[in-house]
Amino acid sequence: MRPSAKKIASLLSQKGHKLTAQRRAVIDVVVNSHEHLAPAALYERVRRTHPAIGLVTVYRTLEMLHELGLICRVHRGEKHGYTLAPSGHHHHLVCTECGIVADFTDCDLEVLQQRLSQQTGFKIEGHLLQFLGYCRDCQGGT
Amino acid sequence: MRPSAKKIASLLSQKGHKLTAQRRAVIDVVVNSHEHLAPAALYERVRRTHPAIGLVTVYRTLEMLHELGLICRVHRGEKHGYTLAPSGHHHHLVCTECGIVADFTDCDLEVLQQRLSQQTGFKIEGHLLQFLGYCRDCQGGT
DNA sequence: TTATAAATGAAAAACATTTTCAATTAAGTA
DNA sequence: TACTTAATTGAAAATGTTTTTCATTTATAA
Repeated sequence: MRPSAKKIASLLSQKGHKLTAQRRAVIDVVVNSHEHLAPAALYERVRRTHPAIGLVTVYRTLEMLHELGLICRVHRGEKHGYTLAPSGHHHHLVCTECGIVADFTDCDLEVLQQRLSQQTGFKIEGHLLQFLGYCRDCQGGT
Repeated sequence: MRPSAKKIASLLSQKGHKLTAQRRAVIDVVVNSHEHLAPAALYERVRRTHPAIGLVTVYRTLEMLHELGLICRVHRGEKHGYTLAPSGHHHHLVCTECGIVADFTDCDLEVLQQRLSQQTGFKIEGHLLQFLGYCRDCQGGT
């Protein structure tokens, strides 16, 4: 389930962070974007409604949201960006054309993980899973 | 199967690239490292045997090896690096402590991929899968 | 209100990566 | 073996991204 801007704001508050106009603006952009956005791209969007904001603040806000698990990092070739995190364990399906992100939750990697753990002796703590492709709208032309 | 330095060198040759001492040195380091290495770290190692090499050359060589599919990129938190690519489809199990990489080939994601494709309308072209944890040697200490 | 710690933005610093360009060199050819 | 030439190299500069610093501003609790 995608959290709302209100929900995220109240979580920040609960954790003892101040609710500034800049943070609200960053949260709004993240919530209203279905693509994942690099800090610089997000900054440009936030500036439309909040021209005085600094890029530094965008970085700091993203870092904070990331630490709280409210946004997550998406990989797209050598580039990466952030997107809203739905609650709970999930993964992403990313359109390499437009950057839109679809979430899914059931990855069923436990069996594989257990076997790898036995075979290699690794103590596995987590995994990174992401599918890349073209969304419905980007399949047609160049 | 991990390719040898000789194999990689001959592949470069076949593709019309020149076999310079610098490229051989970079290839040697990659082949002899079981961890994944960031360009800067790789540069430091190459300099031990080849002090005059430039960082730029390391970047260029890595880019070339990556394009030819001979090395691949590994993610470790916000950092990343390169490691030798075994032949064929494979994935990595990465130790977040020492950076060592174990390969595995059977990911069995076809079923999941097919279902996601149907549910979302995405045309899926590939996936990114990686496990993170602690290798046998790094499980004990701090 | 007021006090105060947290947050902000500009500028500088720190890194990582790419581009430019003149000099060097691998590898094919005579 | 000696040439020729296009590919390659390394230094420096340029570019881009992220972090740090610090004086000023501001959200929030008393």
